[in-house]
Amino acid sequence: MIDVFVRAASLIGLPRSIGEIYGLLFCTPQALSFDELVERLQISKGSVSQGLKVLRQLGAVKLHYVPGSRRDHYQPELSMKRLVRGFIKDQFEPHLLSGSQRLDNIKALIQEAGDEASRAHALSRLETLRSWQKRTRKLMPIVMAVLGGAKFFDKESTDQETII
Amino acid sequence: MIDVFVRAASLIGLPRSIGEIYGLLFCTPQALSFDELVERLQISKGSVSQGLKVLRQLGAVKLHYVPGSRRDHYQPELSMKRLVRGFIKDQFEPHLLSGSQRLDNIKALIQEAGDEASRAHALSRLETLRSWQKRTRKLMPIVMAVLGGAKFFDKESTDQETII
DNA sequence: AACTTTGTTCAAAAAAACTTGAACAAAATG
DNA sequence: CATTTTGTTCAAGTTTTTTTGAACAAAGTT
Repeated sequence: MIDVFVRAASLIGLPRSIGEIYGLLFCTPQALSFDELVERLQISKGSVSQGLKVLRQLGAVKLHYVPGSRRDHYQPELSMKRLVRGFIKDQFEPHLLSGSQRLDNIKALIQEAGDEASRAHALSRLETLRSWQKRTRKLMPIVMAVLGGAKFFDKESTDQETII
Repeated sequence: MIDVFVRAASLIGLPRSIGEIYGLLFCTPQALSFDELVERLQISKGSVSQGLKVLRQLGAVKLHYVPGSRRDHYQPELSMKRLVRGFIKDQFEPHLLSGSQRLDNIKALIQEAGDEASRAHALSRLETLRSWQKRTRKLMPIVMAVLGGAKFFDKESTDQETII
C-alpha cells in the first residue's frame, strides 16, 4: 500500500522517502513518532526530518499530541481537498505569480528588439501565454469546488464571473 | 522567453531540453527543422531527437510540411486544451488505470492478514483511496470543459451524473 | 550501387536529485 | 549545570536522470 504513495509522490515530483512517510502514516491506525518512522521505514533521520518538513508545509500531515510523550506524533491529512489545496498553494501558485512578473519583463524586452514583424509575432505569442495563465487561474477555484463536493452544469454564454 | 518553458517543463517533470525545444518553437514565427533546433539551442542531436519524440507523443508539436525540403519541420501546438489533454492522456491516465488494479490487489492482501481490528482500519483507508480516485476521474472532464471555454454554475443537490 | 542526407538508438559521461550520518542546537530532566 | 532526549542541518556519498556523441538505419540522389 505504501507503494501506492511512493508512486503518487513521484508522479507529482516528490521523492520516494516522502511517499513512504505519508504512506506509512496513512496505513497506520495510530499517530506515529519521528523515531517510529525511522525504524519502521529503515531510512535515515535526515530523510525523515526533511520529509516531514515538506509534508507539514504541504499540510499533508498534522501534529498530534500524545499525552505522556514529549515526542512529536504525526497523523496524515485525509481530506483530498485539503491535500490538493496544500499542493497548489505550495507548488503551483508561486510559479503562477512569478510567471506574471516574468511576462511583464518579456514584454519590455520585446519592445526594444527586432524588426516590426517579429515584434508583432512575439507580442501575439505573449498574449497566448497570458491567456493560458488566465485560464489556469480560473480553473483553480473550480477544481477546489469539485473536490469540495459541488456539482456542475454547463451554462453557455453567461457572465464570466458567475463561476461556482 | 524560452526560460518560461524550461521552468514550466520542470514543473511538470519534463527535462530542460524539452522545455527549450518547445520554447524555441513557440517563439519562432516559422516552423523549424531538426537541424535548426540543434544549432540554435546548442544541444546534441540525441537530445533533440528524444525531446521531439516526447513532444510528439504529448501532441505538443506538429509536423509541418515545407515544400522543397525533405527535412521534417515542427510547429508548436498552441491550444492549451490540446496540450493539457495530451499531458493527461500520456502521463496521468496510465497511473489512474494501473492504480485501480493495484487497489484490487491490496484488497486481497488485506483479507488474508492481521487481526479483525486492523483489517477493518485498512479497509476503511482503502475506501478513502477509492473515493480519491473517483473524484479525480470526475475532475478530468470538468477541467477539459473549462479549458474549452465552458462556464460553470453551482447546482447543489443534483444527480451526480449531471456534470457539464 | 555508392554516396549523401536525415534522423534514431544506446552506452558512457555529466549533471541533478536524493539519502545518509555525524555534528549541532534546543529543550526537558535529574 | 551537566546530561539526556529529540529533532535539524548540511557536507559528502549514492542513486537516478539527463545529455552527449558515435555508430547505425532508412531513405533519397547521382
